[in-house]
Amino acid sequence: MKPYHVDTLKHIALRGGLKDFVAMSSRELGVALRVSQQSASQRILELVNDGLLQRDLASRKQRLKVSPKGLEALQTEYADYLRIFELKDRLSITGKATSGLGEGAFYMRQKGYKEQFRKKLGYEPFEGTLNLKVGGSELSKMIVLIGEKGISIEGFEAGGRTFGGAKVFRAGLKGTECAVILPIRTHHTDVLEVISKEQLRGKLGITDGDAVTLDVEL
Amino acid sequence: MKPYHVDTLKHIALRGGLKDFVAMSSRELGVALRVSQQSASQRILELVNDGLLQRDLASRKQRLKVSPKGLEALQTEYADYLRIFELKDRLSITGKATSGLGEGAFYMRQKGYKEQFRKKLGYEPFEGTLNLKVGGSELSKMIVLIGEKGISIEGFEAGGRTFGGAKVFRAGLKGTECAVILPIRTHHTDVLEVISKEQLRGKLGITDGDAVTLDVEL
DNA sequence: ATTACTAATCATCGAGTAG
DNA sequence: TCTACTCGATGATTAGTAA
Repeated sequence: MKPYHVDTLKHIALRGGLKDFVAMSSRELGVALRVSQQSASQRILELVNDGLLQRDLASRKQRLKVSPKGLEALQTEYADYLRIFELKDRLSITGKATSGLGEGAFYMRQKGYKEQFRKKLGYEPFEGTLNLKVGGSELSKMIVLIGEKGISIEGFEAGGRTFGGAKVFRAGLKGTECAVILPIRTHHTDVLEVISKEQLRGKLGITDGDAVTLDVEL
Repeated sequence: MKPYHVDTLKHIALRGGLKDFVAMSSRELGVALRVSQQSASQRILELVNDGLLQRDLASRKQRLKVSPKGLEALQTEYADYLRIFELKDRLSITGKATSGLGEGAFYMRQKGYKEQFRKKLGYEPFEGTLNLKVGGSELSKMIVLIGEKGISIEGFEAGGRTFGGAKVFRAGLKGTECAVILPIRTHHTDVLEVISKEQLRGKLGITDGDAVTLDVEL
């Protein structure tokens, strides 16, 4: 991903190209980017080819829209600036409680993980996770989190299956101690898995769809 | 300002180059930027030449620090992403109350401004401004504000002197209606001038050094 | 190990222009 | 008007190497 491609996407996003197709001639884009119409046209072609930009060439003036992949690129860039300017020792992320697929509980039952949690967090978590679906501008904060170190949880093998490594961050949720767990090497996901000594849903009366703010320690 | 120069500065900032000199060889920088050691070296030279980067070449490994001008460039970039991802119809900016030089009052006394305020804001402001000094990460929000349209205040001539144009934004401060006034074409300033029907300092008991949060309408 | 020069290579750019 | 091609000029990158 070349810097000038990010820059090009950024200018399209600034004109509203994140939410909708926006009419934007290659000349206009060129003016915004301080390059010629020809260069702007070429950049558009490259971005479309790389799947970062969608184009509707039906009407006289082309219409552009940042693709999901392009959005990811912009969010990643934004996350860098959040890291530079906003990173403190705490990070609060808001998400909506969702019932996961129950797979979280399966992992939490594994001895290999359980023992590490006891050693590294000081308690054995409840067998089940609270999933928070993160959306909108909060997603960039999540990308920041993904880029942080955290407390390392090693992968292991058990029953002929390999369980991947992960990292956890201590966190607080409405005053209750908990932790976020992220698979190592996850890139763009929008779900946060929260674990705790107790069952969070029950204790705090959280039901699906509730907006919950998590306060993560870094 | 070329995109790859911003990108280079960004990576230096990510390694802590905003606050202090940070040891960083041209090879390391090259790896981070995915370019050769030679290119990284060249980029550093160009950034130093343009006054965006400071360098300490005393010890074996060079040490780099983003200059104030470089910081401005990064803030401007960050402001673009804030615009993309965070811009709603309101923007809250926190600053420290400072006693200005009294020049604000001089401008507020001018008929040419007064009449426009009455017409466009619906009241004639108190002759005096509350200055808020904005620092740290709040500065980027201010750059966002500078980039917004606002309500236009025309420039005029009076007494053989020209008074420049400005723009105002309606705002709220601790529940009291007020407005921010910005000279048109101002670029990087860290002081917000707040006007109101009443004297804000007195009414709200604000004294110099108080942290005050302004809620600006866009 | 550094930084950074020179020279050759390669990518990007813009002028001209076609469709 | 618009998009986008070719192609020569420009500018960025790298390999080799010096200091």
